Amino acid sequence: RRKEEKEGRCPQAEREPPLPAKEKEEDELHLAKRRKVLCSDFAAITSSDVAVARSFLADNDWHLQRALNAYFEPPLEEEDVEKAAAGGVQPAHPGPGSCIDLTGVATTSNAGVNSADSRQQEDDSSFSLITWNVDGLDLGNLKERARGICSYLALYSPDVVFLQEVVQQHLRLLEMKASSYTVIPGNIDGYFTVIMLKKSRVKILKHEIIPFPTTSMMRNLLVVHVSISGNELCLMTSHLESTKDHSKERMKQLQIVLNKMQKESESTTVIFGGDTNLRDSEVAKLGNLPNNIMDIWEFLGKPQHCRYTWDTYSNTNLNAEYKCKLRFDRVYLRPAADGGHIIPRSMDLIGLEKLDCGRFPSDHWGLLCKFDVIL
Amino acid sequence: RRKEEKEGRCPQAEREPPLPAKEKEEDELHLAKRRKVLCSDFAAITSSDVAVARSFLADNDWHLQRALNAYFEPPLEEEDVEKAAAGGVQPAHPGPGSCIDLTGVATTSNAGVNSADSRQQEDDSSFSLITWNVDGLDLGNLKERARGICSYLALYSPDVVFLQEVVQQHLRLLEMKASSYTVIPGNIDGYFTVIMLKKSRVKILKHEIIPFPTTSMMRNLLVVHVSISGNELCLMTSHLESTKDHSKERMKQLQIVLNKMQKESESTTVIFGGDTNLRDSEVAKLGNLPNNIMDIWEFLGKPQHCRYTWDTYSNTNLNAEYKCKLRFDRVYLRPAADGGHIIPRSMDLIGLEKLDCGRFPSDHWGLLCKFDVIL
DNA sequence: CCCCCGCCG
DNA sequence: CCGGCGGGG
Ligand SMILES: [Mg+2]
Ligand SMILES: [Mg+2]
Repeated sequence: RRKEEKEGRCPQAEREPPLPAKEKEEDELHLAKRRKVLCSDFAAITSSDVAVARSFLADNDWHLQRALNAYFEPPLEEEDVEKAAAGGVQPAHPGPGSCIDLTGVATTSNAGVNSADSRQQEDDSSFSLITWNVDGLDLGNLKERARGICSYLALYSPDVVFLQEVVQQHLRLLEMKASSYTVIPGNIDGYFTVIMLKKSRVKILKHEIIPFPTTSMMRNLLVVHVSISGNELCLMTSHLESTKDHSKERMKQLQIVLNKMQKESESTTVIFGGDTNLRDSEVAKLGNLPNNIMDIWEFLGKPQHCRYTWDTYSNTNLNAEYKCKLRFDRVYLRPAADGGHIIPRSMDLIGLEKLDCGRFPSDHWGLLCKFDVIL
Repeated sequence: RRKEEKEGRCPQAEREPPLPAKEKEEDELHLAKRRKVLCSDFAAITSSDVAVARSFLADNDWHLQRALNAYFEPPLEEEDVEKAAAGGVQPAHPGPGSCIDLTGVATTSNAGVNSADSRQQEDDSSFSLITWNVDGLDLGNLKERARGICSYLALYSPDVVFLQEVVQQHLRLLEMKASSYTVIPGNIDGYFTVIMLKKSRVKILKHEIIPFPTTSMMRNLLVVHVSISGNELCLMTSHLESTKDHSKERMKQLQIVLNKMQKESESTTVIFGGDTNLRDSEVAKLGNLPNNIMDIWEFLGKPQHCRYTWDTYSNTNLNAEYKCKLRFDRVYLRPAADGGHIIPRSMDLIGLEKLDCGRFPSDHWGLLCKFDVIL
């Protein structure tokens, strides 16, 4: 078992090591790349060019939110997600005198610097998905953080969104700001998951809610059957039982998820994404994933830039003294039997920029996952 | 892995099953045996015969403490343990008008009904040991419970005693009531272990305290080198890191104990006994015990009557709603190289009778372990 | 000293 | 939502 397969556990295992000189250099390289991505994103959003983008970003300490606020004046209300998603076209230039409520777009992209361009294409050859635990249980800055989430959805305009820890406040905001999506909640009260489906692209066939019989946290499995560009898909999300203590219940729930994925019709591509709260040892105890189900992060070669979706080293939302990082958020794929219709292409973290309130949209990073669709 | 090897874990595993009819019968048989043992014990303590014993016990609902109080009037102070242990002879009849502070003697004996008789013999052909976590952290009824412990020691008059969770109050009581033993504490402050050695039988060569470098609970390993009837013995006790959460540290400590046991001179018989807080899975993770070290309970064929030493089904000291039983207290033997000098014969639970306060001497049952000594 | 919960940093 | 701790059942 190689080191990179291990988890960033806290006292026992991998604390963040102080960077040796060589890694510091790599870090600077990384910074340069990140700025390129920021420029590209800024340019795409503002319909300006990279030179303009670079100047606004440099003037604003490379905070995309601030740079965009400087570019657009004054604020524009509650429209951006709709616009972005409506026709799948590039977000319209709101014109001078408006401000887009976009929080930030830095990704640790491995999809190239022109992600802003590829995002504009909506054809049948690709498919994108975001899964994100939006931490609705943290009431601090909830509204601003929820807007931040919406801004990221507007930016990436994914075909499918899985959210966890959604509360009513999110639903109301999504109604306004993401009316181009059909929102299917997994529950009504408390906090729950939702699946959002881009109306222009995704045809909903049916949905179902699979209970977890022994959950103590009201968790369940939300399943939607859809068709996208002629492909039959079964989309699932869940927020598996939280905390280390509930390992046993979590493993039961994972087993239910895996069973459900395997029971679906062979002609269907099944995608599960969500906050699994899993530790690798738990998956191992269950005998690892069945052969026909892949962990997309593993399939993509375990890219380190998007490994840890919960990480108190870099995410300060919890004000946590302790340092710990874990790969809680995962995406599983069970391909259709005749194979190769939908192939994972890239995975990136999203939500990496702080909002005006100084906090991130969530204590989890989101995962943006892109697929190639072979017709 | 057979069912009987499993642990009585709580929500996940073996709750106490309702007794089927057949087992109820066995239970009644068991009761009869238990009463025989009580009679035998009563007769031995009072120097009376079984007929007298039976009448006093029957008149007192088979509570040994009450029966003895009825026999002896009024109370005798702080003398019983000394008397019992002093010369290895049968406890002297204190005479009418005195009361022995003996709490109870029910065992789940598999050593036969004449344990009271065998106890009287102090020859070189046998050897006995008690290990007991006396729960000095529970201040409720501590004095009465400590006296209860002393009474059991007086009753069984073992050659060696290992106690855990001893506090100063115990030491003061032991000074008075068990002056026929040399008491070697593993620490001074807080709670700690002690090894007690019957002066008349055990010759102390040296003792040592092995620290557990990473304990967060001040735990250590107390080791005494002695000679008994010409046999060279190394006696060890410890109270390994408590609670499920501290599994990792506990396993480290167990490894230290096992290493220490194996490092002792080949000519020495090594006996470890104590509150290990172990779960079987932890021992398995360490690759099970080394070949030359035996778990005496396993060696004796895993007798069910003395399996669980911590058991909230039958021990109400914790007022615990939850039901759980575990084999925390264990005795390990590493025989001397030329083998066969000291052979485990029996194991029994002790401390099974409630005191006047309605509580047991400890939340743990004690273990009484007898050995045959081959010269 | 079981499990669960809630609080704290 | 980590791990530690303290309280309740
Ligand atoms: Mg959360
Ligand atoms: Mg204890």
